[in-house]
Amino acid sequence: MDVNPNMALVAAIISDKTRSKMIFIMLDGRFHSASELAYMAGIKPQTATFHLKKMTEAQIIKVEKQGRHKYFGIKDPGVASVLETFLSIAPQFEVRSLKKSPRDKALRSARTCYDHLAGNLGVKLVSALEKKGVLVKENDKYEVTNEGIEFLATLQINIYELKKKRRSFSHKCLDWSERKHHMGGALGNAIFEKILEFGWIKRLPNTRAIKITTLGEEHIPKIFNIDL
Amino acid sequence: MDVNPNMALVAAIISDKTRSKMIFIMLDGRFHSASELAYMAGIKPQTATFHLKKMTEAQIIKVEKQGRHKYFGIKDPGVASVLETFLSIAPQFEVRSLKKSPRDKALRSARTCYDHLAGNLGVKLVSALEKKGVLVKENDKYEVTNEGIEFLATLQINIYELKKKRRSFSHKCLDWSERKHHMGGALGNAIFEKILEFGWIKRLPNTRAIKITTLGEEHIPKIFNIDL
DNA sequence: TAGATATTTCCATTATTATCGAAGTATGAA
DNA sequence: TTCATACTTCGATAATAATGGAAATATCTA
Repeated sequence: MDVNPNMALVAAIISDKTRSKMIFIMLDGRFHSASELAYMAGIKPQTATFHLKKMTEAQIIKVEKQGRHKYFGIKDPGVASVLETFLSIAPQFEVRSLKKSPRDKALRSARTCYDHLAGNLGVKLVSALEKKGVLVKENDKYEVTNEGIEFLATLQINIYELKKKRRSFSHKCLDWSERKHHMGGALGNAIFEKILEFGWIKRLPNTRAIKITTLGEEHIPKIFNIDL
Repeated sequence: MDVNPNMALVAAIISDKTRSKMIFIMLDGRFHSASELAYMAGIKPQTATFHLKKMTEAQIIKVEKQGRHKYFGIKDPGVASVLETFLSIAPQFEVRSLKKSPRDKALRSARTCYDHLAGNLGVKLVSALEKKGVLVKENDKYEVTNEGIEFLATLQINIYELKKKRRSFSHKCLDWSERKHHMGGALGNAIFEKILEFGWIKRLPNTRAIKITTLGEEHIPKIFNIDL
């Protein structure tokens, strides 16, 4: 922890039962939307906003905005461990579990996030590209390595052309279903468009959900070294 | 820690400034009377009662009653270390210090506690007897060992006679100045009466204070293996 | 564009909590 | 027995904080 949070303040934050519940939920290490936290803690969205603001000001949690959503998570591992200390001596809370509708489930496996791949597939792809040495994390975006340029060329993606475009090249994008980062920006968009063009995936009508085609089931694991 | 205190509850305790002060005072490891804690925290006795009750219920502190006094202290070393951790990074508190009057000072060095020795001398005597293997702590009282029976006989104290008396034989007695235990009960009384009879100590008029005589300064260190 | 969803702001209400005066109980001292 | 001391209980008050209704803003969807 770089900042020395005031323990009395932290204690005051934790001492509220509703906030304790929310913290407990976020201690799974993932990010959760405001409405999800509200529902699980059994309060109205306005009240959730009230508490989330407090906790953000107290530097206990941080927020990542994603369009009209906001995802909240524990600020850093240091804060988490302090909170764990409190939790380690505390009993469990009853937390309402989210009912996952079938529609929701489909969205989780693969979908578009604006104009790039998200969901389980989006996250898997990015981590596969990191493992292959194609991408390197750098703050809030990804950089392409020299070997990466070659690899992307085999997918008919020209880095230099993409970089000319008037948009972010490859920002990290927090995934609401996986709670991990996938890749947005021009590069994310290019990869999405290409594998769509190759017929490896297709859009499902009236939703952001994506289906992997038979062709895709054949090629994607080979090219990216992942299991689907 | 054997009992599982509730996290939100513990946090709620710490988040109050007055309680933090009181905890801070008790973290010296000693027991403090309710009025002492009230004065040092800058609140009225009623308010202190209110907080002390809360902390006792939260299993953070425990209490030992001593006549009309009550002495409060951190429940156990485990709780103490958790509290230390949280308070160590919190800002310091201004705590009123107790003014010690000369009369008060005299009482601290040696005095009677009802009918037995208390104060520095009382505490020293008991720990010396423990070290010599005369006494063994057992819950809230002391037991006399076989060697102890012999030793006490040299002081003309007959254990078997004492045990016949209709009073507690040797309960532990919390000392308000030393905040450690000395010995009450029939045994504590017998020891007191004997060394008074030997002229090793004498009562000061109109107070509970005790003075060690020249004779006592000669014999007590020798017999009990202590420094005065 | 209109409609749906996610979150926020504003505001009034309710709940919780710390505080202390006044009066009561318990204990020790004279 | 009478008085003083240590602590507690009760009740009123004031400060603080949590809650959600109503309406606004922002973003995505159709």
